[in-house]
Amino acid sequence: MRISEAESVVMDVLWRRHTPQSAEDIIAATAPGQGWQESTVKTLLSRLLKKRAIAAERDGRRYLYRPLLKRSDYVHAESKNLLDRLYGGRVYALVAHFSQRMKLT
Amino acid sequence: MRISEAESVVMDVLWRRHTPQSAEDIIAATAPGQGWQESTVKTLLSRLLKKRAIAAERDGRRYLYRPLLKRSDYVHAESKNLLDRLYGGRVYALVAHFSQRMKLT
DNA sequence: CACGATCGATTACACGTGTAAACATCAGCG
DNA sequence: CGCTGATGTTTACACGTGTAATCGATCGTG
Repeated sequence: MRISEAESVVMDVLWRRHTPQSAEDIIAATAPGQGWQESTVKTLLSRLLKKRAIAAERDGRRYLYRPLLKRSDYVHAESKNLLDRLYGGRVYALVAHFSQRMKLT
Repeated sequence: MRISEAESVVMDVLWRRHTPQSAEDIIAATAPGQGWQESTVKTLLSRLLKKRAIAAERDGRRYLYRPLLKRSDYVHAESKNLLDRLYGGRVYALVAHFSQRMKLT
């Protein structure tokens, strides 16, 4: 199941804070920085739920969300995809690329 | 201008062969491997044209296509994007990730 | 107990993408 | 000179994504 870029911003909050977060928490942590409305975050949460990337457990009136997908798995999948597509799967090719491009930094 | 994954398959042909290629060439080089119809490649070519990622010059009845976007620029943009999003821009973090995951290989 | 605030669920909509068929044009063959 | 085949252009359509408003249920307050 693929996680979109906007969704991954939400995932990041869940990954960083290791305790289950309420929608309110997540909105507070993302919306201002991203220039999102609350509704936007709510949509992302339900899409992530549908994708089973996160789980929600009732906490009284609200839900607390926690990640099901592990960050390291996500990172690996994304990285490997890029590595394969652009560098023929060779890590050193990627490293070489960056060491070239970074010379001027 | 963003290049989609399918589009990048077409770009790859143009990048690999350094001489301008006809649509027929490009179709032959991509369609079978990707399981695409000819129409699909044609669509991708026109989208790439619209995005100005490639240029076409008449060659009698047909067109010959060549890349405008440089592969190294594309690769860099993609890589940097991933690096920033997933590794806080730190190359060594990426390398560390892979050296971990690759241990079993 | 009715009412408003709160929170999640439903609906909305435009745009990019993957995938492809239909259409138009034009050159060469019969 | 009309037809056919090649080639590019237009149109099509479903699905994911970004972005958000509206609806519906429910709880606490007056």
